[in-house]
Amino acid sequence: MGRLKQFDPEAAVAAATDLFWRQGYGATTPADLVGALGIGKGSLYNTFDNKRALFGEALRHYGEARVAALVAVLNRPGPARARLQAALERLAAPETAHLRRRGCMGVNTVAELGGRDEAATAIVHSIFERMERALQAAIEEGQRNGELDAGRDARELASLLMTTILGMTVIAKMSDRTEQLHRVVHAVMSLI
Amino acid sequence: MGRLKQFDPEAAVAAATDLFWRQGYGATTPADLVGALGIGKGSLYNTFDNKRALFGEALRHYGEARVAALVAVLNRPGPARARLQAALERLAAPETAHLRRRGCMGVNTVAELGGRDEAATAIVHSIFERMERALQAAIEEGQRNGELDAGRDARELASLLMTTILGMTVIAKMSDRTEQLHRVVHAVMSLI
DNA sequence: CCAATTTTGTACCTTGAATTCAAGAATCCC
DNA sequence: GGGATTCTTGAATTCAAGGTACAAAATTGG
Repeated sequence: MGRLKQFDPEAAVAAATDLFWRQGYGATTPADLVGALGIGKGSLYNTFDNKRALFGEALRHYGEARVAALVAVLNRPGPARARLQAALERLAAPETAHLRRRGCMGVNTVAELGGRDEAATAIVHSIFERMERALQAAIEEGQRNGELDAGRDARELASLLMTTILGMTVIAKMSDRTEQLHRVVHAVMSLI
Repeated sequence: MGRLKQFDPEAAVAAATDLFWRQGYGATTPADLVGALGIGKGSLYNTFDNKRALFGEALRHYGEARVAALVAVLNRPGPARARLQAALERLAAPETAHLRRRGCMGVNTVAELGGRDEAATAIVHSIFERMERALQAAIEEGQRNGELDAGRDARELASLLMTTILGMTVIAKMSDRTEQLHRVVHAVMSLI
């Protein structure tokens, strides 16, 4: 059967995600990865075909975690409006402060690879789509129980919230201006 | 006095902007630049100190053009609300279709260099700030003449619109879904 | 026209990125 | 335990990025 792996591939993907998220695809070198994953180059290329393939797994890994986190917030008990607000507010919360300057790995990927790597773009697209659907579900729930104006198009509102979230991650990555983020959240929440 | 330059440095910066905008900083090589600017390496490094310096000029060039374009739309005659809508709608308009998949060079730069190149980040920051101020001015105008609810915080609304614009450029770069962009515009314009 | 000065393109250099490979080590099966 | 197999390690390889040096050519003031 041969020698068995001396490391956990899933943990390696998680570590790679961390690096790619912070540095982007192009700026992350195999040497960086070897250092962060704590394995040799041979193991790296033996387990993951190449840098691009590992990046794909990292991006997927990132997406699952982020979508799950958003869904978790949106599924908490309480009024739908508060849950939507919490989903936005999370982007400006103190507990995510250390992540803020990384921006969103999906946005980063689209910005860096958009138009040149359709596969990566497609992964990000599906991440954003799932997030938007989760937002829409919460909005529709709020409309059903009268918290939100049922006359509005839930899909439209979900698109707006998703767009707002994306814009907020850009602002967050640019400089840690928490107040500005809160201002955006307040603006949109007082409108819907 | 010696020989004078055989090319127009401003035109060269414009060409470099085009390249950097499409490919990003890291993915653009000196060879690419030499090809696009139509000059030799000697002239390139003689006129612009290095790749990073040229990128800085390109980013500035981009910012001036974009801010001016936004201000131009916002200063057109007619009701303030229509002008704000036009500013957003422009991002989904047919005449900007060929630019859409490039995304916003500011967003691209923040995504790629944010946290690693404070100077570049600062330039982008100032671009976005000027845009947001222009939006705020138009909003305040709309509030003064009764088109927009004067009870709302204009600064907050401007932040929201700016954030929406940033998010829209991300969506646009990901895939040319014009309808989704229109949906976002409609959503935000029907709320304010 | 001459000298000074600058441009220009090519050739060259250095560094590091991305990947491959050879040799050794661990594992299982018989 | 021997052999087949798969993993690990780190050195070797390849290639291009980013920039420098240089010599030839061109332009201007005097």
